[in-house]
Amino acid sequence: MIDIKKLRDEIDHTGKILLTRGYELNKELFLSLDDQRKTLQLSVEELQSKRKKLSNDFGKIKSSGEDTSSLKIEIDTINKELKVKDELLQSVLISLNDFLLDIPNLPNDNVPLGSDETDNVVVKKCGEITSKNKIDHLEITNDIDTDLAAKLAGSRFSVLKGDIAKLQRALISFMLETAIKNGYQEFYVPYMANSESLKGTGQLPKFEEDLFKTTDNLYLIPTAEVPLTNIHSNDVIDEKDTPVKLTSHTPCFRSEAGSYGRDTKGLIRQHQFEKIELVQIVKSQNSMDSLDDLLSNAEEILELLELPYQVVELCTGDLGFSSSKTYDIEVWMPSQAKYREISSCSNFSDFQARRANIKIKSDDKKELAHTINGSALAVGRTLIALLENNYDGKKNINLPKSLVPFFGSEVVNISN
RNA sequence: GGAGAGUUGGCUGAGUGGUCGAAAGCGCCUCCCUGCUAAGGAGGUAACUGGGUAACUGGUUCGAGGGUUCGAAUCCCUCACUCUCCGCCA
Repeated sequence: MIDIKKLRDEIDHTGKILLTRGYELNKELFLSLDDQRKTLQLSVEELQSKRKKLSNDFGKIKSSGEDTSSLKIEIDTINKELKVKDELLQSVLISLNDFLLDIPNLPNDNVPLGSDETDNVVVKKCGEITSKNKIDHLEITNDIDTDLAAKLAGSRFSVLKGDIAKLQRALISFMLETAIKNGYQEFYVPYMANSESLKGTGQLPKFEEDLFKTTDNLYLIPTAEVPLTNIHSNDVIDEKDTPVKLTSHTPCFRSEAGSYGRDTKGLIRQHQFEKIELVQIVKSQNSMDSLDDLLSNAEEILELLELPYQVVELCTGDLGFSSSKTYDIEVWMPSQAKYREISSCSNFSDFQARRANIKIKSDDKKELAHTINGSALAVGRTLIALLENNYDGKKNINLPKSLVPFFGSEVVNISN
């Protein structure tokens, strides 16, 4: 949620900024709602104040045994008017809140302008593309079985077998250990979240169709960002405890509504995938440094895995709803001969903190925190990048040496 | 699944219809006393939010939502969560 005061005071400027990311601010609607709010609120509060005084008088008069009937009539009149105005006020407040919840975050000043992903900026390329492999992971091994998964659950799921399943487990351990080494505290969290939590991080109310909802009104988490960030919802964090650095491995569940026909083959786009998430909660003045820090933590995984990748800065038009600045990390996928997203690292400024009510206290001053998160990394995509980049054309996948201790061997048996 | 007890300020905890945003204690802050420390004394100390340049001044909040009432922390209903006992279970 953006700052309503800023919206009020700098509405034209804010509208312009929002337009750079493709959001058309309905200025008239906002000004009219806010104006109604002000008028109604003043009048409701005045009536409440009057009633409070008169009700006090009522008590005194009654205890002295005198007649209260005329006073009651007066209070009844106030209550009638109050009821009408308060109901109006509540409905205006709801509309105003809905309006605010729908507005995306403001892009940071230095985010490149652009309308869609073609305007994103490649910041750097790292690692050398050496693989001559052309075939994709499904052809490399039969141990990624999407047919079997279809029998068990449906499309966009997968079953991993044998060494491939073990490799995924090794990647998870490796990534978590790297995060811990970098100062993140590991968490095991619920894989379902309530609507409050999802509202806090910005998935609700606008993107409900992207989520799986359970029969008792919980949602399967689309990312560990949701539980990790909300660990500190409604908290006031002491400055000396910042930066707060959290990590968790979780499965992630996404309905992929609206992505029919995209990446239908293989592990790229699944309803369920494993991810290690990094979250930082920091003071506002440090947040861009923290984003760089978190980005480097994610890049480190790719470096240790010796996978070629590039870092892309998203332009204003391609930013996610809650983000003020995002770097995507894209790994080289030989079978597609292009870079594919494997991590997205974002600074949400105070957008999530305002929704989730996360504050930081320093010298008696309390201010909204800034939240930063990113994947380090999406495990399924890392797995296939590893398979495709390291496939020797015969039957072996040679592992980078940093992964060997976690996998327990240098070669993955792909069994076909 | 069954039975019961709870949820009040930073913390402990009192309050069962008005003078209660709320006793008392702890903690914290300021001052006094003191060579220092300890002890002691005096005072202060909730959050959120509206209006106002400000001084200031309103409102809301006692788990959440609804109801009764002129008036609700207090009475009634619904829900969430916590704890205890029994059962069951990884």
